[in-house]
Amino acid sequence: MNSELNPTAASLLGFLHDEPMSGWDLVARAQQRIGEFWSLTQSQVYRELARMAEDGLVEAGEPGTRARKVYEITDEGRRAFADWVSRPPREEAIRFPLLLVLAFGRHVPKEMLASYLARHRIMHADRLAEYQGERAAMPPQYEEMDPYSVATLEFGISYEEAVLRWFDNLPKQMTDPADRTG
Amino acid sequence: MNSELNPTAASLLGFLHDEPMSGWDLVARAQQRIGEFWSLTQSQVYRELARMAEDGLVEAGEPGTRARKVYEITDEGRRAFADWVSRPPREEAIRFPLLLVLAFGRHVPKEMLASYLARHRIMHADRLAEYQGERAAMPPQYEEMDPYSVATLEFGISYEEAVLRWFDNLPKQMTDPADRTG
DNA sequence: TGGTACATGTAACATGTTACATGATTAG
DNA sequence: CTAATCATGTAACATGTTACATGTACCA
Repeated sequence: MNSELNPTAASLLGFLHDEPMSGWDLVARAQQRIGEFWSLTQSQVYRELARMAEDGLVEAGEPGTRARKVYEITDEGRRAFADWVSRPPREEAIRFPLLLVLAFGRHVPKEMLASYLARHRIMHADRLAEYQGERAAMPPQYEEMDPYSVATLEFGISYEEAVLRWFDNLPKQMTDPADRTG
Repeated sequence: MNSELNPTAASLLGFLHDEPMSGWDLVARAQQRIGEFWSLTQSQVYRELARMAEDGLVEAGEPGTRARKVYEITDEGRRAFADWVSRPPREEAIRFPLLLVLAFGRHVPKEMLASYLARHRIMHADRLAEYQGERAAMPPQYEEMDPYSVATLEFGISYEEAVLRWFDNLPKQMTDPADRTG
């Protein structure tokens, strides 16, 4: 019953502090607001919501149109969230398959590795541009209104900048194996 | 039988390209060489080794001292590794609980959040120092010998530098909530 | 002889992923 | 009327985590 909340469930409760939402809404909001550093899938969200409803942390309101179930956080849910918050967060976990391949680069065809690097570099450049766009779109008073969203977005920007710089400093033989100039 | 390798299993095969090793050795080596961007636990390693042995991707040699089982990669294992390598790597997944708490900072006691930030900043500073130490300890010719290890280590350095810079640019109210100067 | 590091593994469980099933509503 | 989007959910499976059980070898 009073089992500890996992971070995914906790984040759902976090969003429900603002307003009641459906599972669908929560997926969308989570992907937009925390997707950068915390991924979750639809089926996870429905599973956690069902569990939390059982445990009394959320309550489904009247089913709306389209069997839409809007969940509301309960007092017990707020308590559970506060408990979760009061436990020091763990270190981050990064799982970066590209780096795994790179680490074993000796056993990987050079052209293949180069193509992976090129592809991922583009994805990161795109992401950086996206974050910078979001940052630029924020009204100036936003910084005081919600400094936390600004801070997490800025993490994304710092991170993507670092990744791009790293890509650009890789030895040329890795990114351009065919090139024999220099 | 010919089910696709997961990245964790693939990395074990990667290490076994160099020399036969026991599960214990593999855990240690993985933590040292890829732990920065790919985490794995002991029990996972033993499970994957057992599975791969069943599938003929590795073979246990004579049990040595202390029931030590040394696994060797087979030709089929090399093939499986090559197949894994030939599938384009996915995007990275970052799971950063501190940022999750920060994202919901509005619902977190300020002092608590500040203490989390302080603690994590230290951990990242330590990690950066560690990576820089490793980098400095590399002999100059290493870069040509094994540019891949250098590249992954440099990823770690870039990443930690970015994280530290981000910490240091956070608004002072977040990191120093008691401070009312300025 | 006692503690630490080595070494393998199982069990139980939690979480994450993928695929699928079902159907309502809306916009064109 | 039809395609896209909204919406909820289950099933099956893969992976990751934690805790525990068992015992050996080395070193002080």
